[in-house]
Amino acid sequence: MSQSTLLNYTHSKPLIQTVPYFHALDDDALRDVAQEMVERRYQIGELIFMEGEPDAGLHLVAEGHCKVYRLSEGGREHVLATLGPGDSCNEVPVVDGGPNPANFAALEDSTVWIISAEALQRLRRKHPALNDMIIKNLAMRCRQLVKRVYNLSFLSVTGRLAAFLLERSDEHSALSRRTWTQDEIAAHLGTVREMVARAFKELNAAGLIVVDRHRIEIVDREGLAKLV
Amino acid sequence: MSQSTLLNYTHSKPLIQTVPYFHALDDDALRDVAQEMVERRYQIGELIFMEGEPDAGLHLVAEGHCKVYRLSEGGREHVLATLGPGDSCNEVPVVDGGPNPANFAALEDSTVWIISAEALQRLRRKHPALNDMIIKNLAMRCRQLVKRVYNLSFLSVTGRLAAFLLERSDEHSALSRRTWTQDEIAAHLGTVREMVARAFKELNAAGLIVVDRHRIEIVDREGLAKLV
DNA sequence: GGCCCCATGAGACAAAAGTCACATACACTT
DNA sequence: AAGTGTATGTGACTTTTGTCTCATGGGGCC
Repeated sequence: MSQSTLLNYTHSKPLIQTVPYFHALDDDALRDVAQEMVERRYQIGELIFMEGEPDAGLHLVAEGHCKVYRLSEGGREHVLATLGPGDSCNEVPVVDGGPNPANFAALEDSTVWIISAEALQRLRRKHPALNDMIIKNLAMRCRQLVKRVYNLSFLSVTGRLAAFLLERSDEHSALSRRTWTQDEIAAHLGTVREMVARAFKELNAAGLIVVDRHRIEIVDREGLAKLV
Repeated sequence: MSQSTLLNYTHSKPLIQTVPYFHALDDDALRDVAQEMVERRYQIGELIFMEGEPDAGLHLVAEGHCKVYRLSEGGREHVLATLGPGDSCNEVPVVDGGPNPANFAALEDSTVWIISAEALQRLRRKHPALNDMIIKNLAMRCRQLVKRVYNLSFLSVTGRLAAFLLERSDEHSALSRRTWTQDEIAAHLGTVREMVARAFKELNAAGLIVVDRHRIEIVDREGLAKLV
């Protein structure tokens, strides 16, 4: 288990104000928030909290990357989101008191800030601007989820891969972040590795992408967009 | 197009306070909300608003039933939710300013109350209790959507039908609300009518349900639960 | 260089889902 | 009572997805 350290203001403030999540907060609010935050470090692969367990608090990724995911009976994994610095998760149980809706684990050695539901409750009362942030964030998550339902229900694996590639590529170019394995992509698309391999082959054969030794280059954005 | 009528306080108050959505509001807030609500009536089958269009405002179903749904290229329909009296939808664009995430249409002749984003913005500032309601509602929607992603990605059609039946049946008994056609159920499960027919046959053969002339009786709740 | 691990490519097969076609049953109208 | 339109039951077939298995290949480590 990771040890927890209470942050003091001077520690966290420089970092905290870089988080888009807290952009709308004034210094006063920022200081109060920082005082309620607990910092924890997790090693690569480590489980941060589990679905079904009582509310683990609001989590903010400070460093590293983590994944939000669910597991099937058969042990298959569906990754709902990959979070990087500045991204948050688990606001749902924090505001409705229910259990965590998904698992959360570190993909790399990561630093995470945690605010308990009770602390957030207090902070919200004192700084109503926090309400807006929570609302914005929940709305964003809803949009993501609606899109995912659409993809799962209407698109083939190839179509979902096309959407995946378009989403995480800056104009014309290759994939950002570290390289993704086909297994990881499969977990994002709700399928298995072999299907991802076939879908890559298909997009390649159709001339929409070029796979140059593990570097994926998008050749035809419009063509990909037609598949989603 | 339906005509719109501005509600006055005496009209809407008796109705408005029955809506769970507004339970936490005091009389003062309730009156303000009522004054911003516009009532519209829609006929069976009528489209209320469309996905992709600019924010249509917060919608509250007062009478009748409506569906929130998306359509595929091929014209297949996926129903995200069926709403009855007291249920709300479209808070996402209202709070983030984006387009409507889905279509909304009347399943029966229905009465709907609408609050524009601007009005809600004003109301939220004046009555912070509204923030809590919006947050609770968005959180609930997130949970529903996460569950749906899980079902789509991990469960067979039979499993999804089992989950569907369990969700909308009170203890031991038959389906509530009006009767569902297999087409409607298919649209909820993200599949086609024929698959629903086969899934019913399978659950029937397994002794988990009994289909008695369009009335579906759940015989073995635990058995169904094992499929989800 | 040689070795090993892990990611990928790929074929054969099985299972699930979707499509098409048509028969049947039922509810409501006339 | 007959007729019509819609909902349902069902079989044959295609397509898509998933499983299993093994070959290939590159990167890092000794």
